[in-house]
Amino acid sequence: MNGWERREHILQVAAEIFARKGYRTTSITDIVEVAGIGRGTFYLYFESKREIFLELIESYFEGFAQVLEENQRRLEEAFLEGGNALAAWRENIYRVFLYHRDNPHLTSIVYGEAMGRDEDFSLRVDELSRLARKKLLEGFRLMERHRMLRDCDLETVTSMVMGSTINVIRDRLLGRKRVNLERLSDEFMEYHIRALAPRGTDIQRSVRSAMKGVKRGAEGAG
Amino acid sequence: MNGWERREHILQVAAEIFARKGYRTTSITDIVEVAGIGRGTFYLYFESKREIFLELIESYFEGFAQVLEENQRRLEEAFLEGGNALAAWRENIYRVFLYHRDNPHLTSIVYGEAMGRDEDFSLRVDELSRLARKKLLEGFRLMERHRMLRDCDLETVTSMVMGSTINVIRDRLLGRKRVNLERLSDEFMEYHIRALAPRGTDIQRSVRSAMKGVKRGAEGAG
Amino acid sequence: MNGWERREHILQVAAEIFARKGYRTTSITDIVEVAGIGRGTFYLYFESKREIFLELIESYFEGFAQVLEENQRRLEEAFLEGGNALAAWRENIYRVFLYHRDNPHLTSIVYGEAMGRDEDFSLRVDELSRLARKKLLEGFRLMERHRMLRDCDLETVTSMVMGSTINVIRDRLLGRKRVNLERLSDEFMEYHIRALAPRGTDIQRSVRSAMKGVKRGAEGAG
Amino acid sequence: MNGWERREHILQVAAEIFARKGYRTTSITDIVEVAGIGRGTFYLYFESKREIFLELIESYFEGFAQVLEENQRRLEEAFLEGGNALAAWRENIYRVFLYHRDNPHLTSIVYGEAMGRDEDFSLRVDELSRLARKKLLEGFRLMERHRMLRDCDLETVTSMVMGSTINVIRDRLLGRKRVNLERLSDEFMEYHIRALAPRGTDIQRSVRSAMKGVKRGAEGAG
DNA sequence: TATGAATGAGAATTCATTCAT
DNA sequence: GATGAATGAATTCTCATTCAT
Repeated sequence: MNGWERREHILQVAAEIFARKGYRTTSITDIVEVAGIGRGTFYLYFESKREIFLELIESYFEGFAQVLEENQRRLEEAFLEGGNALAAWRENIYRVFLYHRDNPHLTSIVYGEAMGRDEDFSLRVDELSRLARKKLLEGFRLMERHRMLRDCDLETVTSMVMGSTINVIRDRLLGRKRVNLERLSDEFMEYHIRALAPRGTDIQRSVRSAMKGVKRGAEGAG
Repeated sequence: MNGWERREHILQVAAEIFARKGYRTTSITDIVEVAGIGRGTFYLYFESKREIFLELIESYFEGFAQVLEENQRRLEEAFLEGGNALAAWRENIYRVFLYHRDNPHLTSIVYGEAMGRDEDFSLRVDELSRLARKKLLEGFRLMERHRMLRDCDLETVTSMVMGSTINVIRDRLLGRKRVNLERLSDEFMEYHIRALAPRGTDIQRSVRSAMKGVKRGAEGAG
Repeated sequence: MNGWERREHILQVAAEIFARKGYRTTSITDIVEVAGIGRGTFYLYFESKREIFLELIESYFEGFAQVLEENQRRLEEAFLEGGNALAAWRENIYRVFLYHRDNPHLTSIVYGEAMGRDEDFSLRVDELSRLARKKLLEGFRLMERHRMLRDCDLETVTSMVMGSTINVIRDRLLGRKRVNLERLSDEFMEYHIRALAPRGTDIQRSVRSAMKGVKRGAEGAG
Repeated sequence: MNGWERREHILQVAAEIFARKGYRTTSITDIVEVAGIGRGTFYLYFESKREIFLELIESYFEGFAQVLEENQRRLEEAFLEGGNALAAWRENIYRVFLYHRDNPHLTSIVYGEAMGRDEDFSLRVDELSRLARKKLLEGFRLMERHRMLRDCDLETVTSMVMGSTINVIRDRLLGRKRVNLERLSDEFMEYHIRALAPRGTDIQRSVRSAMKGVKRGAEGAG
């Protein structure tokens, strides 16, 4: 195991334990024992317990930001190319769920520790959190500009959609073996499309249109 | 300050600090310093750090359970008396926000510590959490029986609505001085009514009907 | 309950608890709860926990010293009046057992806490202990001068007899409901008379003679 | 200092302090200061204060049990091989004294903490104590079967002999630089042989016979 | 006199971090 | 690089003693 591999190994182990036990309860001993390394070795790769935890958080947000970036691009492209914006949105939702399902430990860490603790890292968490929120809000504004949304307070909507997302991930994704992500995404999208569609929209058609854009065989892709 | 007052004082101080720093990070020293009492005095009123924390959690859920109870009754009565069920629902939402706005510390504590940490009390939190969830689900089932909901997976819906609620409370209620609870409740209700209304519902009318049931002057009641 | 009575009451209660739990483990709370008084009241009658403990110890030694004094006198008188010295000794043994059986708490306290702890009171305990030992040694010297003892090291003999006494009290007296003190005293005396009698003594006769001097009805006197 | 050495060092230091101050009064701080180690280091080698104390107690009884075992064997062999049983007994006494003189701290700890305190370990001490007592009693029964004892209550005798032993150790062995163990053993044996010999025994001869079996040069062996 | 709420020094124990090997 | 023994600051909790009522 070379330097980089070892570092990654420790990160993975730490992620799993932090997710299970939380920051305070997890001890360096826990980590090095599972990682199969000596106490001192840990400090060759990471400055402190705080630092490795922060790195995990950053890595979650980095990955998530990338997903949101792609989502934004996908939406923009759909609009530009006169494509199916709803299908793009449907895909975006799917990608968000996928990301979280594939990174359950990071997810647990962030949403289990994210709320206002005055630990040093809570500031960073809040900062990153606001970043993600901003990206989502931008997506909504884009949709608004294209008359895909009824008139409503986008700030509140963003909160509601984020909350729904997080909670669905928590309740219905994490800790389960097999989840049909496609069906979940459909359910989720239909709910929020109905909630947001402008007056006079033929929602049945919208939903059908959104789903039509999606042709996935077995959903196990992620 | 007599016994009861002092106890309440300590509880309040502890709630504020736990909300800010979380369970592990908060030390008895933190609490007694802010409360202006001696170390030992704390232990005259509470058996342990764990006990006072649990008491705060229980008190949150007790209050919340009561709100949900009343909400359930309000909804049932609306149905029985041929009243305005939507207005009842609108009132319910308002009450939930009100409760959390009036108990911001308890709210922070519970939602900051709720996710699966292997603390002793995470079991209790989960238990109470599931209770609250169950009550909300019952509400939805009642509405479903009265054809107020379109066909959908109530489990997922419950997760989404709870998530929305929590996140709206977190983002838009806590830490703000002045929030227009009425407007927020309206916004929230309209979003979820649209999301859940059966096909063919005249949503404009529903929303107007729901709001008509509410005649509150200045919203500052809580 | 007047002042003196209350003080005595507290002493008794404390003796019982100290005997059961030892000095360190016994708390002022234990004592005042059983005594049915307030915390502060205790300090009206005693300066400190240490002080009441010392007072109990002193009271044990005071009583024991008195027994030893009487024993010494009894022995001297027997010699002076040409009486039955062995019977006097037999009586002395009985009195020692009687004293301890009647003061089980004090006994437990002293022999449970007596050995070299560097608590402040261990000095006092040692001092008093040496006093008792000295008195016993004097008794032996008196017997020696009257040719009742074979040639031996009285210091060691004193240690052995004290040890026997303490251990018999501990093993066979304390914590038992009904003990036949007469029989125990006989057994004890015979053992030590045999051990100490000068060569050529007719021990059978000695023992019989010692016992003859004792005419007690039911032994329950104490 | 390697691991084992350090552990032994801590044990020795702790034994000395426990012996001097008793369990409750001794703090971990006392131990680590004298041992010249950090607070945490103590917990690398021992789980708790209670555990190290128990280990010392166990080690005393283990050593003592071994002595008693050997003594029993020595006595049995003497009987089987038609050897000098009295000399064996004399040797046994010597060995008991030797063991305690060589382990003064353990001795102090056990006999200072032995009496019924409601500490967790008092149960263990009592248990082990009863074991030692049982072994001694067995020795006496063996002697009784071989007609070496007069008719008497062996339970009481056991108490007396144990008490003598303990007290002689306490008064005449512990805390002294130079003790003539041979002479002390002789004195002790003569006392108890006289006390226990059957009627008609020629005690002078017995004592001489017992001592003849012992040929030791300088007594400093232990 | 009597009280008991309040105190704070001191106890055992944990654990992130260092550093000599 | 790798190790893990050593550290000590920090934590929770206890209890003898005080003092205002």
